[in-house]
Order: sequence, then structure tokens, then C-alpha cells
Amino acid sequence: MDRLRSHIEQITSLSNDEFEYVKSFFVLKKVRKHQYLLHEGDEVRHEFFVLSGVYKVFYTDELGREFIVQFAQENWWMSDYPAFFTQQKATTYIECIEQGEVLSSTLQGREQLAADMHKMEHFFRQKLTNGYMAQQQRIKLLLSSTPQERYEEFARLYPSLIQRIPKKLIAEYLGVSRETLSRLYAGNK
Amino acid sequence: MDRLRSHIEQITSLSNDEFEYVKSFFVLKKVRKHQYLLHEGDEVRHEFFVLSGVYKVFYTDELGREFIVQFAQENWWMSDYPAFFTQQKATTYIECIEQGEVLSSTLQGREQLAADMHKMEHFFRQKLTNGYMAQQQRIKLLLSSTPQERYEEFARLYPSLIQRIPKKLIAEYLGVSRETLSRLYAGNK
DNA sequence: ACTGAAGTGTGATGTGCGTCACACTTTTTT
DNA sequence: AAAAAAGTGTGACGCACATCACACTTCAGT
Repeated sequence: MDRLRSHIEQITSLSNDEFEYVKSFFVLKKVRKHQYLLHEGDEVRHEFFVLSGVYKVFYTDELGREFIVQFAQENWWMSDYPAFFTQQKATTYIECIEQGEVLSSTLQGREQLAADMHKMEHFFRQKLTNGYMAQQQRIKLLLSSTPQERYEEFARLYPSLIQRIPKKLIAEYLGVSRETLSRLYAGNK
Repeated sequence: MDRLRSHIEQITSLSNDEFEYVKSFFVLKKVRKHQYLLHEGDEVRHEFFVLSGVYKVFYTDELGREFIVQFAQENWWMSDYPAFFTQQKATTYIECIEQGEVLSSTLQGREQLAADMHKMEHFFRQKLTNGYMAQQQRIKLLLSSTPQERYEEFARLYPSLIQRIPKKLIAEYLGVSRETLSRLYAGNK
């Protein structure tokens, strides 16, 4: 839980009592490789704060092709956010790629924390601001960049992920076929 | 300014005094067609709340091709948000497509409102939440949908924009060439 | 009202990347 | 330790969509 505290305190400081209160909304969960934290069609009861491990949030189309919405590793938050916020059925899956632990919380929990503590409302706004900017950057990349540029940008932003996860998944995140991606850095030696 | 008040009150109610305070952070600006509210390389001093008119937030690549990050019409907010929030130079332009009026505010203003009034922090968080969900949806569309599906989704989400703006701009938003888009609905009669 | 600019459709042509296929290697599971 | 599953590179092939080009129409500015 300490990891959560220092994560929040990067944005706003908390007294011990305040953190105790925050803490009460989170539940620890161990996750094994290949385990699903969310399945398409489920009610989206939780969002997760990642303590350790690596996870992918993804969906599939009618042909069974997979597309990755986001990766998550230490100190990242993840959920099927559109469904989580609007309390609808999930359109994505969350699967563990590398075992680890997460803290889970509910929408109720989040909203109550935000309502009770202005500090936490600020924290959540700040996180959302960062997420918003990151997504906008990704949209620009998808709109106007070549596969090559997308891969380079990804490598720049998430060097640790490049090592930790199969290239196939990176391709699914970038919107490029596995083969095309492979040929890209084959040329780059 | 009434429009701003009712916009905020869709999320949280405000007393007259509270709204007076909020109001003091905004400045009215009339905008003519073709006028730029932001130019690439500028300091991004403002975000805008649209009272009337239509606007595009876009950027260009080294070949001069244009790509649209977002449109804005009544009751939408717009800026080069990544640059606005981090106080860096703009990488986008904002241009007026159809004349109208906007309210402008600064990052300082936004942060002060959020800090002074928990309600406004909540309001901004809520708006960001909506923006986050919309962008995620757009990412999914760019990742896995055909031009056809993108156009249909756009038409479903923003029927009013389909009427009001040139198809060329819609193509620039969808990441498809003008010609391909034209042939799409030519087949659809 | 006139003139130039912007918007739109549609043909011809080219190509970047997806898809399919298969071999080889590495990791995971039992 | 063996067997199965997953990951990766690379060739062959085709096509969806970009690009270029041009004609016609509608809109905007003086």
C-alpha cells in the first residue's frame, strides 16, 4: 500500500489519517499470468492500481483480431474506463501478461473519495489530465505517423515495455501487423 | 455568459455569488471566419469555451498535410491541451470555420477555480472524464475500423457537424483521404 | 454582380502494408 | 526432460486506399 501512498503524494500530500481513509477503499489482489481481471460483457465493477506485473487492456473484432487499448505496469491505473465510468458492460478484456499484484477500487469508492476529500478530487483530475494528454498524443500518432514513427515513439515513451512484452503485442497497440513491425527494425540494424 | 452557467450546472449547481466568481475568470471574444485563435509555436495562454460558431483544432506535417485533432461547437471546450496544461509551445492551430463567440480563460484561472471551489474541481474532473472516454473511443476506431465504419460513427455522434462543415475536414479528422471518403457514400445511395 | 477561391466527384495509377504460409527458436507447462 | 505453446523472421501475393489529375459547382470577398 505504501506504493499507492507515494503515488498519490506525487500530486498532493496526505496525513496519516487521510491515507488510512483512502486505503480503506482499496483491496489487494494477487494476479497470475494469463488470468483475466475483466472479461468482455462483464459488469465493470473495478478499476485497478498496479503494484507489480504487466497487464494488457484489449478487445477483439468479429474476425478475432486483437487490439490493445492500453498496457499497464507499476503505478499505472487501468480499467475499461468508458464502461467503468458509465457503469455499462465491458467491451474489453484485461489480462495479466506478467504476474503481480493490484489494488482494486470501485466507482463508488472513487466518487466518494473525490466528494469527501477535495485533495483526492484534485488527484483524480490531475491523473485524468495526464491520461487525456497521452491519449491525444496517441491519436495524433495514429492519424499521421508511419508505422516506423509509431514504433520509435513507443520505444521512446515506454522503453521498459519494449523489453518486457512480445513484439506481437506492441504491434497490436500500434495498429500495425506483426510482420510489418518485424520488417521495420530488421531494416534498422 | 448564461450559457456557461447552465453548462456548468449540468454537473453541479452554483449560487449567484459562486457564478459571479467563476465568471470573473472568463473573457468574451468575438471570432470571425478564418481567424486563428492559436498558431503553432505560440504560447498557449488560453483555453476556450465555445458560445457559438464552429472551430477546428489541427496540425500539419512536413508535407503540409492537415490533420484535425478536434472540432468544437456550442458548449465545447477547446485548446491545444497538451501544450496548455504543460505550458509549452503550441503544436496545433485553432481556426474558426464559422464565425461566433468564445469565452477564454487561462491555466492559472482554471487552477485557481479548481483550488478555491471544490465544486469546480469536480466539474473539471467530470469534463475530463468525458473527454477521456471520447478519446478512447476514437483510438479504438482508428485502430480497428474501416473508413466506412469511422464515417458512420462520426455521423452518428455528430450529425450536426456533418451538415455544417466541408467533407474534406471530416476526412482530415477520420484519417482518410478526401477522395476515399467521397467514394464511400457515393456507393451508399 | 463579378471573380477567384474553395468544395466536391470521379477516373487512372501506384504502393505500403495486410494476409497467408512456413521454418526456426524460445518459453512455458506438466 | 519432454511436449506443447507462443514468439519471431521472412518470402510471395494482392488489394484497399493514397495520390495525382481534371472538370464542374458552390461559396465568399470586393
